[in-house]
Amino acid sequence: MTPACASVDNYVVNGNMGAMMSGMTERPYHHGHLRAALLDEAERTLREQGIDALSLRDLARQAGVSHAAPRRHFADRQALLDALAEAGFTRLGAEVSAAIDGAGTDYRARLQAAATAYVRFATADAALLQLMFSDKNSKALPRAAVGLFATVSDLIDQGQQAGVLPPGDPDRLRLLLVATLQGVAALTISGGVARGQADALITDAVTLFTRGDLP
Amino acid sequence: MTPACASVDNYVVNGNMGAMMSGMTERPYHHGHLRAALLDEAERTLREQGIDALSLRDLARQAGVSHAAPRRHFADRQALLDALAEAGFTRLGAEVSAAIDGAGTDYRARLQAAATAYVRFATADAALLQLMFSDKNSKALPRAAVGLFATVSDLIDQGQQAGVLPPGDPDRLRLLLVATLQGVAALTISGGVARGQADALITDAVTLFTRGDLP
DNA sequence: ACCTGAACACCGTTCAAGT
DNA sequence: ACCTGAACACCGTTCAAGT
Repeated sequence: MTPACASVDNYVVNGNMGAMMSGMTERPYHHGHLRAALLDEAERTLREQGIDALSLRDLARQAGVSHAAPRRHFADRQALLDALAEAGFTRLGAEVSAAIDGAGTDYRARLQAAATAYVRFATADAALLQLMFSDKNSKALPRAAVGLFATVSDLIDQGQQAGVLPPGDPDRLRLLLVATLQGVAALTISGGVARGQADALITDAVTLFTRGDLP
Repeated sequence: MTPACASVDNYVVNGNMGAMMSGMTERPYHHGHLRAALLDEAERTLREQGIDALSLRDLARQAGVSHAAPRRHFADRQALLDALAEAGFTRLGAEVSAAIDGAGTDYRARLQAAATAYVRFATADAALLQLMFSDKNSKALPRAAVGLFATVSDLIDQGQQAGVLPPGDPDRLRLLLVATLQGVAALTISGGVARGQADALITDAVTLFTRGDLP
C-alpha cells in the first residue's frame, strides 16, 4: 500500500499527541528518515483528507519533530508538493506499465488495461492526480512524466503497426489518448460520472480509438 | 484600491432603497453590492493569481469593508468558491452555445467551434475550471452544469442524425466528448501541450469523433 | 549536519456590539 | 439588515541558537 521508504521501517512512530509529552525520555531522535516519513505521511493525508488538510506543521507534529525541521528537506510547502507530484508520476508510470504487461497479447485488451490502470489511479488518489497536473509544476512535469509518456508511446506504436489504431503522427495520437484518459479521470473524480459509467467510458474510448463500433 | 464592481448591472435591491442615496457619495457605504463586488474581484484574482492568492480578508480589504463583512454573504470560504464555480458553469455554457450558433451549418465546423470555445475558456480561466471540476462540489456540479450538458447533448443528437457521428447511446457519446475536451484542456493548462498543439489536438479529437482520417 | 524555539505576518472563523 | 472590532487558533516562513 505504501510504496517508497521500503527497507527502513524500524522507527515506527505511531504518532499521537499525548504519548511523548512527558514520562519516558525517548529522545534519540535525529529521526534519520524525516524526509521519507514526511513524504509518506503527506501522501496518506493527501489521499484521505485532500490537499487543504496538508500542512507542514501538522506533518512535523506527526513525525515528532519541531515545526521548523521539515525546512531542512523541503524549502517550502510547494517543494513538498513538487516531490509528491514527481513520486506520483513515477508510480503511475509503473502501474500503467505493469497493467499492460499483464494483459496478454490482444491489443485492445492491452489498451483497455492501460486505460483502466490510469483511471483507477486517478480515483484512488484524486488529490494527488490533481496535484500532478496542477499548472504550478509545468516545468517539473515533463521530467517525471517521461516514463509514463514513453510507455504510452510504445503502446501507440504497437497499435499502429498492428493496424488497430488509425495511422498518422504518433505523437499527436499519444497526446489525444492521454488527454482522453485524463478527461475520463477528471469527470470520474468530480462526480460527473459514476463508477460503472467510468468503465463504460473507458471501453467507449478504446473502441473509438480502435475504430470499432460504439454500442 | 480600485472600486471594482464594474460589470454588475442587474442586481436587484429588494426593499432596501433607503440605503441608496442619490448622487455620488463615496463614503456612506453600506456598499449595496458587496456580494457582487466580492464575486467580481474573486474571479479576477483567481484568473490573475490563482486560487492560493484568494483570501476572504483580502477581498474584504479591496472592497473597503471589514474582514468579517463577507460573512453576511458567504458562510465560509468554500461557499464563495462554490458560487464562483456555479457562475463559471453558467458562463462556460453560454460561451460554448454562442460558439456553436456562430459557426454556420457544417457539422464538423460546429463541433470544432464548440471544442475550441471550451479549451479557450479553460486556458483563459485555468484556476476557475479546476475549481469547477474540483471534487468538493460534486453535488453542486450537476445543478449548474445542466445548461452546458444540454448544449452538448443537442450537438451529439445533430451529429448522429446527420450520420457524421457514430451511432450508439448518445449519453455515453456525450460523456466521452466532454471528457475528451476536459482532458485536452487539462493537458494544455498543465503545460503538457503548447498553444498550437492545443488547436491540433482539438482538430484530431473532432476528426476521431467524426471518423475522418487523422493526419 | 540536523534540529529547536521564538518571532512575524497572515489567514479563516466566531461573536458581541454598533448603526 | 448589514457591518465592525476584538479575539482565537492555526498556518508558512525566517533566523539565531543549540547539539
